[in-house]
Formats: sequence, C-alpha cells, structure tokens
Amino acid sequence: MASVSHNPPRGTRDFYPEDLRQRNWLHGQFRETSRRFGFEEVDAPVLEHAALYQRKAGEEIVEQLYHFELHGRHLALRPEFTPSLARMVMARRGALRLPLRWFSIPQCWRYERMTRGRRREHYQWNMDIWGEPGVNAEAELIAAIFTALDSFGLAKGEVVLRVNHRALLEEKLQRDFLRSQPGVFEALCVIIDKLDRSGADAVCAQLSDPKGTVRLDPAAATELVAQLKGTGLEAAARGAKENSPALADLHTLFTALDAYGLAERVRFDASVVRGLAYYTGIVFELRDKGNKFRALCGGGRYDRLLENFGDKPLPAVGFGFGDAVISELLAERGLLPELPRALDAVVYPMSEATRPAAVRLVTKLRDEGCAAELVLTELRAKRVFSHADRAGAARVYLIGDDEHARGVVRVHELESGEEREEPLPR
RNA sequence: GUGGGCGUAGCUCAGUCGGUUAGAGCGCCGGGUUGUGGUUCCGGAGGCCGGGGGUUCGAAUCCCCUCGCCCACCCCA
Repeated sequence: MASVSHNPPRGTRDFYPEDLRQRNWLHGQFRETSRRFGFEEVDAPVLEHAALYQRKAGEEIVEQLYHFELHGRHLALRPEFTPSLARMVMARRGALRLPLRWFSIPQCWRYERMTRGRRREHYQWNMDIWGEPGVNAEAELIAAIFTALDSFGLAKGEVVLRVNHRALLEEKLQRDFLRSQPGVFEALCVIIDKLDRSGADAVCAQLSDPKGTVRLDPAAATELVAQLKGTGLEAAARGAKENSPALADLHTLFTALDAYGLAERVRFDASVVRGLAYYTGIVFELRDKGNKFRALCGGGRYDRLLENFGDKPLPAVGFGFGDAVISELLAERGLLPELPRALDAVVYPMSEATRPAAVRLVTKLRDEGCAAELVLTELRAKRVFSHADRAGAARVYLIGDDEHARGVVRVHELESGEEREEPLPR
C-alpha cells in the first residue's frame, strides 16, 4: 500500500480537538447572536446543482467554482449560501410566513490561489431576511453583525461598516447609458468592485474596454470612478438625483441605525458595491480599521434574485461573515480563547473485580450530566492521576478492592487535592 | 504565475567549507518498592535528515529534478 500524505488537500484544514473547540466557540457566538435576533437556523447540502451558480456577470465567485460531472449530472460545491437559500425559499414559497428570518453557518468552497487569510474552504455565517422590502431589515442585520463583534470582545473602533446603495449608481446611469445598454449594470458593479485593489486606471480601462461587456465611454468611465470617492451622507446627497428613492433609503437606514446606537460605526462609502451580481439595493461590507485585511463580512439587498431562477421576485437581504478574516483579526488582538477540555470526572477501577461497580458509577454520573471518562484497562494510579490532570478533569473517582468491599468510592478533587468517600451506587 | 526562504525525532529547531554509531528542548513511555497528579531526579523508545537521480572512496551536508510548506509580489472578492 502506497503511503498517503498526512496533509489535507491544499487550502483545507483539519480540526484537532483544540482547533474545534475554538471553531465551536466562534460559531457559538454566531449562533447565540442569531438566536437573540429571533432567527432560525437552516442548512443545505454542500453539493449543489452547478446550474444554481450559472451567471453572466463575470463574478469571481463563479469562476472559482469547484465543479464536476458525475453520471451525467453537473454538480458543484457551494461557493456561497444565498443560492441554496433561494432554492429552499422557492420550494416552500406558498407556505412560508413572511418576513422570514433564517441564519446558517455553511462551509463554502472556492478554488483560488492561496495567500494569508485565504483558504479554499471556510465557514460563513449567513443571516437573511426574506419578504421585507424596507431597510429596517438591513438595520436589523447590521445590528446583529455588531452584536457578534461585541461578543468577541473586539473594541468598538476596530472595524467599520461601509454602506452604499447600488440604486444610487443605477439612477445616475439610467437616463442615458443604461437605456442603450440594458443588462450591463450587474457587470458594471462587478468591475467597480475591484477599484480598491486594481486601482482607478484598471477599472476605467475595463469599463470602457470596447471588447468588454460594459463598453462605457472613456470619459464617462473616468467621471463615474471619480464619483465613487465620496464618503458620508452629504456626499451621497451631492451625487443623487432629485427625490432619489435610494437616497431616501439611506437616510431611513441611518435613522434606524441611530436608534440602535450604531450610527457612528457605519459610514456611507460610494466605492462599496460588492462583487456579487445579484445585489440590487443597499450593499455593505465590514472592514478593519487599518484596512489591513480583506472584508470581514459583506452583504446587501437582492430583491430580484429569484428572477434568475425563473420565479417571481421576492424582497430579500442578507450577509455572509466568513470565519477566516475574523479569526486572523481576533488572533492578532489576542482575543481567540484557549479553551480547555471540559472533563468532569475520571472513573478509575483499580482492578477488574471493581470494574462492574465502576461502570455503575460512571453511568450514574453520565445520567446526571457529567462528562465522565472511564479508565479502560488496569493502570497504575500514578498514570491515571497524571492523565486526569492533563485532561483537565475536576476529580478522580477511585475504586480499589478496599473501597469496593466497604461499598464506597474515593473521590479525589484534583485542584485542591482533597479526598473524601462517597457511597457507591447499587 | 514570478521571486525568495524552508523541509532533520510527534512538535520547535541545532548540525552543513563532505568524513567514524545524527543532536537539544518540549512531548511521549518507563522507573525512583506494594493504591495518588501537577514539581523534581533517573532511564528509554522514536529519524531511509521530504522523495528521486547524480558527483565522490565517502553525502543530512555539493549538483540536478521533483513534491510539500511559508513569505512577498502578481492576480483576485
């Protein structure tokens, strides 16, 4: 038999007990936050029909799909959760009471080159509200994000949520450009999303590329990109058309956020568009203060996603919050806890003669809810105590022939060293 | 994709102008008399020195190839 690599495939991770304790802690904060906001947890298969991700706007998330054909089916590992969610909503559309509030912590996959904080697999906390067109839904989701951040112990100024409204951009282009080029707005957003990393010149070039999908006039592209620099609501107002519904949304949102006490932690930023094609309204992303990491979290409104699947539209808004970047940030701040193994008791029969009594005892302890480990072979006491200590057990229950004969068990508290006897259960 | 660094015990690493049986710390296992941990003392196991090829009397050490990991850049949500 050929020997096998001990490493998991590139870009994936193993979770040893100490790692999984940490992951569970993180996911626990996500779950608890979701619970407090009244959301219900859902899940879907990691494996989906590849057709669920067939889109035209050139999104990277789709280009990096893990996919394959098997027995004539084209399948893919989910790169994000929203399409699965949409599928689930469509399937029960008539029976769902709206607005519905669902959350999930799916493992998502994408095939991309590895660098710091980028893996090919990660867990992404999602919260979504379906059936609510108003921005109060956005406000709830943003509040949940900050509740989670606070639960990690992250200082308030460490991260900023940057908000924009795609319709603000769409309104501007609507009168002339989009009339002659219907259907390119999504692709345009996907390109603009790269502004941060590719730079203004590259983005302008792509927008006005005569062979590209958008084919904006070069001068218009330059002007458009220049307009994306604004931050703050005044900047939003400056660029907006009269009676702009998008601007009204933003004002309503900030008023709502103020009531949550979050207005200072959220900032309008015209350059935020997000790289997913299906967003239609408010979009947002969470960045660290120094802009050192990638976005910790991104989301927005996607009221027309169901149209892509041949169904009638249904208002929806949600976000995805990956575990990779937040873990890096928390680790850097020393906020990732080293969690001990939670073991209450080690039950130690000193001989095979006392084993039945030990089994009865450990069963009783387990029935009472204790995490109790049973010593499985005859071992020297020294070995058992040493092991119990390492495992972080609170106490050792020792049953020797002497105790057994007297119907008792010797209970040794490891932290204090105190010992006492308790009657053995019958 | 480009450039650089690194692969030696379970882990972190030392050793490398080529030369006898390859080292340390931590961890692991055993012991310091009969049934008690965390400290300490003593002992032990464990390495085709990432893999393949070459040079040489001789290679962990030099050369070539290959795989893996890390960092930077490129690319990119």
